Amino acid sequence: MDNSEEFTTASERAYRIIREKILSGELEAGARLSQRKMAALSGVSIIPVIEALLRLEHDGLIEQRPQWGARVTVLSDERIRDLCLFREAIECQVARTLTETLDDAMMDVLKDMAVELDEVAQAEGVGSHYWLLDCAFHAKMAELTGSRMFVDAMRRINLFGILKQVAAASPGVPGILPKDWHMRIIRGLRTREADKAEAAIRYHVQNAFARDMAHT
Amino acid sequence: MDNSEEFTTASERAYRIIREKILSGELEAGARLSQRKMAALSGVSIIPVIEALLRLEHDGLIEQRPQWGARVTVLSDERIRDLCLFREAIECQVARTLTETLDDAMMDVLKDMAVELDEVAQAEGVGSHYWLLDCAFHAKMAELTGSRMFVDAMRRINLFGILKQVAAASPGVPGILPKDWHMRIIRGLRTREADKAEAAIRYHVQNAFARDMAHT
DNA sequence: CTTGACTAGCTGCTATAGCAGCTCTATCAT
DNA sequence: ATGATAGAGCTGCTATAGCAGCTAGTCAAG
Repeated sequence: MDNSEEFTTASERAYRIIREKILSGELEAGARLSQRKMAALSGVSIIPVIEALLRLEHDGLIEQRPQWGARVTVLSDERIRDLCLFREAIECQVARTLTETLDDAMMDVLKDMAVELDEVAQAEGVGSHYWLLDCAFHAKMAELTGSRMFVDAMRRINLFGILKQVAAASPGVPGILPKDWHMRIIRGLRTREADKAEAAIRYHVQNAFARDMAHT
Repeated sequence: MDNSEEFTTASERAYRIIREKILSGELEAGARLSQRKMAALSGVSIIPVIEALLRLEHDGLIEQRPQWGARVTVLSDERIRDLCLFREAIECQVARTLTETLDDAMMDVLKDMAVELDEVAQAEGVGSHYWLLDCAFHAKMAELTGSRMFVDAMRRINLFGILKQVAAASPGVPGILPKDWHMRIIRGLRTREADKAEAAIRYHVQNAFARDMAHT
């Protein structure tokens, strides 16, 4: 495996490399990130690292204080609550918006993704394969609203979710989720009523929250 | 007026100076921001400017493309719709959360702010004084949830709102708003029922949206 | 007059070097 | 033995300099 693929810019390379090391757990929660060490790590100079660290801070993966430095975000209960509330806010509004703007073809795209997701959950359980599909599904919903802010917000939510999953490292157990865990969302959207779609996705998000907290 | 006050860091100084020039309209929508010119403008070197531009991009005030540069965000109808949907998402969830966590003392703090806001709207109309208080009110709501992500999201929403207001530059007309325009939100929160509080704030946000679009 | 190439000046981007502050250790004096 | 102090090594931060690419403007050839 060669990590030094050619990216568009050195900042991008530093960002990707450092992010990967955080998401994989190689850089543990609370670990301090020295600019010089990150520069050596990613094979670039300090300036691109500064930019990369800012982007990581925007993503919520690290925290910076002026004149002090950066460290990997510690996933306290408070931060997890934060994330879940934020996710609930975004996803509910996404669902409401989709009831008004989504055409039938796009609805079918979402439905197919939901079906596959539920099948994987039943067959393999909540493992890395499931997480990948889940992220893609929710990202697709955000994308279909046509709103950049929702897409960006969902990207951050998913990144944080991966970090949380790495910290928990729970094994995949098949059949834990209801068989129509994601199809319920589709049915909510198909009513074309904002309140019903919102209720469906809120149920989905809040239960995911409860399950995550139980794992810790 | 001396803009070269001592900030904690050169990046901070550059960020504040450039942001002010954008919010005041001195740097017009669509104007290209050269790193060197911004450096000369704010009296610092290029590196702090790079950092400042990234923060401004995070705020949504500018847009950057790799190997191309930065320009002040153009407030297209699409972007405004984006912002309003995002604001609706955040504020509704903030209201829901507050019905569960807010104690009576904090509720009274919000009420006092709402009362002052409604009085100003009746007396002076929707001018710069009103906007300042309005930003403070909504920021306070976000702050009282105890969620950093909501606070940051609301900060971005308010910044964007200022930019929008500058672009419109509508004169202040007293009495345009209902007399209890913000007190309705407080009444919603006081029911201690998430759905009712959400409905109250959604009505508030959506109507503000409709009014803003009418101005353009 | 048109068209092509070349130059000068802009742009974003990044490597190097060096400043100021902090922390921790090792040495020295009491 | 204990305390203080000097120094070495780290840290974040930023100014300078220089590379590569794009753009426009000019000058010369057809």
